[in-house]
Amino acid sequence: MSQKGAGVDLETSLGYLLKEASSALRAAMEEVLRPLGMTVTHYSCLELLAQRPGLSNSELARGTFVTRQSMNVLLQALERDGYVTRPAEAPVGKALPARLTPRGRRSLEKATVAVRSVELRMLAGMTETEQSEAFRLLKSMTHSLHGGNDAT
Amino acid sequence: MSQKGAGVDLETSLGYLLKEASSALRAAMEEVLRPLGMTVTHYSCLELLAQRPGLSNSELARGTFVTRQSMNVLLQALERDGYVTRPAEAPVGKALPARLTPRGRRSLEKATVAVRSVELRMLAGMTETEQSEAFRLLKSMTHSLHGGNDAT
DNA sequence: CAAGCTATGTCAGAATGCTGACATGAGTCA
DNA sequence: TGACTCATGTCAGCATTCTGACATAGCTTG
Repeated sequence: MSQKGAGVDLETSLGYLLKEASSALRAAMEEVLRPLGMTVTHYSCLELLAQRPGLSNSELARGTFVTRQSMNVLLQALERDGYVTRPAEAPVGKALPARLTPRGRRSLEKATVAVRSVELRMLAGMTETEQSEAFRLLKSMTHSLHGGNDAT
Repeated sequence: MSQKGAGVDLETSLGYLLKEASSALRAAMEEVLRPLGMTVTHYSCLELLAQRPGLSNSELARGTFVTRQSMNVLLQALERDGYVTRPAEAPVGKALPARLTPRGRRSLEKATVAVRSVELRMLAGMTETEQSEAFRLLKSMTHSLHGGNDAT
């Protein structure tokens, strides 16, 4: 129904396409993570922590694109369930460096395999050169949006 | 702080970059739409309706990447505030075709200008060719994620 | 024609994320 | 040293979106 007025302007908007691609990626990730009882933000937090041990709550929030308040409730849950640990006292300042527990690492391993399969599917049909080009173009868009006026 | 372990693997993940770009775009749109008292979903709904008059609630939901339940509450608010109209009875089936009111059209006009400026900023520094390439690559990613195995 | 399937609109409750606010620790500067 | 600014962790309340559920309309199929 209503397929009459197809292809107007949304079809030519990179912004719309970006949202569409991002939405598809998120949906695909949710699909493979659900059997593992894990959400996308949940996974993102663990992955970030695996690659950069000792990140603080605020840093994790920035890395996963949520507020530090949202990350805080997630971290408390992850800590309560034994996936991450944080010292009772801050070694410096107020920032509490978080680290994965062995349990968190095990849980992440399975999730990483699942998510990697999604990323591979997304890249299917793209040559190495095209992937590099996509990488470069996405970087350019992000940079231009972040207050930057000139892009490389 | 913790800038030590920079550039691990997240920096090479197209999925992460896609989320980063999408997040930056959304933030930029929120920033320019806030002075107009409009949210991103709000705007997306109006824009979609302007380009394809008569779309139903479910169709609008798919076009804006939210559930039809979420779109329903938004549509009811927009209808209550006089931005869109829907017939009391469905002309066919259960789908209620929605249309912009003059007020909705006026409201959209200002928003469109604001959003276009964001999109232009995002495309700054990209040549026509690069934009076409970004377009093609995003399409490929989305298509591959939607169950498709082969990409053009 | 009847049964089944799909899509739609809608209501209600739950989950998730965000804004506002406050106190604290560290660096800056006069 | 003291005032100022900034970043952080955290609590509370609010907003938005999602999941679950139900009734209905139209199409399909035997």
